[in-house]
Amino acid sequence: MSTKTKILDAAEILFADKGFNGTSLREITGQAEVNLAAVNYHFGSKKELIKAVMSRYMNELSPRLELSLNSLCLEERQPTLIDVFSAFIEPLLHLNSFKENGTTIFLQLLGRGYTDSQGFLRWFLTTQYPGVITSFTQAVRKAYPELSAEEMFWRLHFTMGTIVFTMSSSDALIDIAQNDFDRHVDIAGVIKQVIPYVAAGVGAPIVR
Amino acid sequence: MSTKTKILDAAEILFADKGFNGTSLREITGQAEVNLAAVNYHFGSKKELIKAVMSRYMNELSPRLELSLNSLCLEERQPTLIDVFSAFIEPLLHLNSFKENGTTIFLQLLGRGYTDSQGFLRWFLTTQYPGVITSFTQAVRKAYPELSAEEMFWRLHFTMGTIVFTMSSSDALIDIAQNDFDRHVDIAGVIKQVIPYVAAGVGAPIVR
DNA sequence: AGCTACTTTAAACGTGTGTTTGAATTGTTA
DNA sequence: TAACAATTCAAACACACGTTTAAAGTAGCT
Repeated sequence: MSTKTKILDAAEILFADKGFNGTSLREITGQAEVNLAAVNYHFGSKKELIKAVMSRYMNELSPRLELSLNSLCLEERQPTLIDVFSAFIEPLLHLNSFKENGTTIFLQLLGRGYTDSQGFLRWFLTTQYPGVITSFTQAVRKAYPELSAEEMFWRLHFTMGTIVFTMSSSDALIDIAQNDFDRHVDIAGVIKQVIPYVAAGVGAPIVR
Repeated sequence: MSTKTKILDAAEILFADKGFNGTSLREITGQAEVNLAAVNYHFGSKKELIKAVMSRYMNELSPRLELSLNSLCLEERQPTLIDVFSAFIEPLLHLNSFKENGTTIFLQLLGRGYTDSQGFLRWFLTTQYPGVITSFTQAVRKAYPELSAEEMFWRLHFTMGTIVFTMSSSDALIDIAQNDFDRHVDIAGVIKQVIPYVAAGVGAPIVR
């Protein structure tokens, strides 16, 4: 396996677990069993490494996600919000066949990126992958056309928060749930729980 | 004003803005115009300072919040979930008279605490202020008794995520909203938007 | 083999971090 | 005023960080 790949593989797990700021290059190169200087040689800087880690997942996810969301808009009938959010399931879970625990890792990375590093990752994602966002908002608009642009703006950010926050601490939450309720829980189970929640939230009656 | 207070005042703003890991003691003491060593002298360590910052707010908030939630449980009639979440409004906005922008600062701190520092703040809050959590779950149970303990567990964490994530980036979101929709938005406005969302989310039909 | 380009390596650099130290200063009590 | 405790202060400590450097090693090609 190439040094570049070894670094990416080690970095994504550590980043997901301890955040971008909380992970040092020495930890990453130690885990990857490569020399410390390899990161700066292959990626230029830590910031560029972070981008590379995120891009590897986004390039895998975004085409499938856009396809899935756009197909909703092409259908004749009006989709429900459950349909819209369910469109995320297959593309997200596909990351598991792309990489072991890929879904969890990616969602945790997303959570880290939105709170670490003063939102530079938000800028990176919205500018580098704008197609996903427009596909998503169009699907929501078709499912709930009464929602004004401003209300949609807020509700989509609330949804982002729900997903991202839940997933960034999903390991801890799954542990608690397994102990308290004595049954197996995995990331797919969490996704199935969260969909009715966010669908109902976005579909809440309009306040006036 | 005492050195201790000057440190707390400077620290909470910097912590809210840049996170706990992202803020150095030198920034804090510089802003507070006190000597660097004062933090370790008065608080012992940076970790203890973080606890002190959070405690100052929690001690102001938690009695009012518990009172507000418990009064719902004492009423005869069954509260709606809107009632339950609206019970947060007055105690939260009261932080603004306790301190300038207190509501925003506190909610941002809460958001930081849940993602920074690998969840030690989650442990701190749940062990030091368990009354708030039990009052809250009892109120939700009264409003929606059909919800199983497990479903409630997940939905309350989703709600926590919605609130905490939204507020930790509320400054950026409010800026975007003001530009895009050309109208004034403040923290009270965001709270009014988020309540129907989380109420509908928690109140979503049960999946089987 | 010899040349070239790429990659790896150990070591150091400069900077920033939380914390500690011991002397100087201030405040309090007798 | 004298003695004592509490606080402030500048300086240093030990360590971890991201990055850079220059030498050593490796591969492919003529």
